[in-house]
Amino acid sequence: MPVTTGKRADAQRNVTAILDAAAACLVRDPDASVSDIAAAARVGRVTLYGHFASRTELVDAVFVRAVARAHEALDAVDLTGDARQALARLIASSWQVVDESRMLLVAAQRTLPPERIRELHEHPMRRVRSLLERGRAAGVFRFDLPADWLVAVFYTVLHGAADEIGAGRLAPEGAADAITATLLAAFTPPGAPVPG
Amino acid sequence: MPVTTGKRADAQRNVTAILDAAAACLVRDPDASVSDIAAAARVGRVTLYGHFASRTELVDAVFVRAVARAHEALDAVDLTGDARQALARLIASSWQVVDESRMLLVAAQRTLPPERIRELHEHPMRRVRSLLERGRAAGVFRFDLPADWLVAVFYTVLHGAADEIGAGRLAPEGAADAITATLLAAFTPPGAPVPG
DNA sequence: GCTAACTCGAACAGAGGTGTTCGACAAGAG
DNA sequence: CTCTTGTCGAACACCTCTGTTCGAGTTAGC
Repeated sequence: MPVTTGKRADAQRNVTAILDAAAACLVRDPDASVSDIAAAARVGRVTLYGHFASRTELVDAVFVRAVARAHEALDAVDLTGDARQALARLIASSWQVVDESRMLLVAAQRTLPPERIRELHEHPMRRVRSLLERGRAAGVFRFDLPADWLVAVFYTVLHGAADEIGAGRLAPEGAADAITATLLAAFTPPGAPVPG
Repeated sequence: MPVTTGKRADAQRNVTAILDAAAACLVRDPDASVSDIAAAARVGRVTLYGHFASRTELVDAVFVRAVARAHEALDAVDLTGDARQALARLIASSWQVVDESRMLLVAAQRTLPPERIRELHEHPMRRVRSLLERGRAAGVFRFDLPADWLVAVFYTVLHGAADEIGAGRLAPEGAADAITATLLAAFTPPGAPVPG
């Protein structure tokens, strides 16, 4: 985690160039080497090591930035009102984020320890969790399964959709609708009709 | 793909020992080296290369064997009668298989080309697909989403459950029930009540 | 324009992996 | 019992990647 403040202007520019290049490379190949990343950033390998002590630290920084950006984008989503509609809105904004950064997650999983991955996923998960609990209180989401599990289902289905799109078996246009229909049904309390 | 027939007895024994050891090692570490696997199999590295031309070929063989065994185990499941109950039975038998071999899948994904992974997943997928279509015809499963997508949801949720168990957030005892409740709801046609 | 911060290429050391060759040795098949 | 098949350890060549060092050159800041 390089300190961008107090550094010279070109140094700061290089840091962001490296982060951009790393993100691009890691998406293409989760095992991209430091040489590849430095070359893509049009920067010497030595310069890269001047800003990031190790490859692991670089991957961590890329992942942290991606999570922060996703958090920022998702904060704009209105989660008030009917919980089911709010869930639909959250999905519509989330799935593209997941689709874009899923290869980055793969790269992170290969280099960062599992606790770190989980640690960085905590904040985004809280958003889903609180929405889930609000919907439960309103009687539109099920109570018979653990909240942890339902949150996991949310993310699992989103990632699964991204994989299906990547494999060409799901059209990106229809993805949001399919995910929404699936998750709304999965969250519906037993006995209640599935919304359609 | 070493030919086990026509080989000497000890050679055949070694091949299975290598496959067993490889499976065990790859589950522990998806990047396990050939040296590790050979040592675990109590076999010289040269002997291993005598049976498998490359590490990739070995991983492929391990994966093929795991898939075949899973196929065999799942063939014992009765998929006749009510489609929802059949789905429940299939889940009960499937999730443990998935849980055991998910690390193997990770290892395969790191070394085998994506087409190969997909190719080997085709047969198991057919089973789910035909059950899905039977349930659709009977009116108990939804028609408003692509069959491909629903099959993908099936596998995604199973793998997600395995991950949750691995992370200690889901009790293995309750897993089958949670998966079944989730998937039955996800497969329920819009307007129909969620079974419980 | 002077200085400190930064960059760069080349080269280094070290680790760890793959796949091969060699020669001596053991074990199954007939 | 013989002979083919298989096994074994050690060593080899080769590769790729990481992280570091050096000295010379460049750029921003004031």
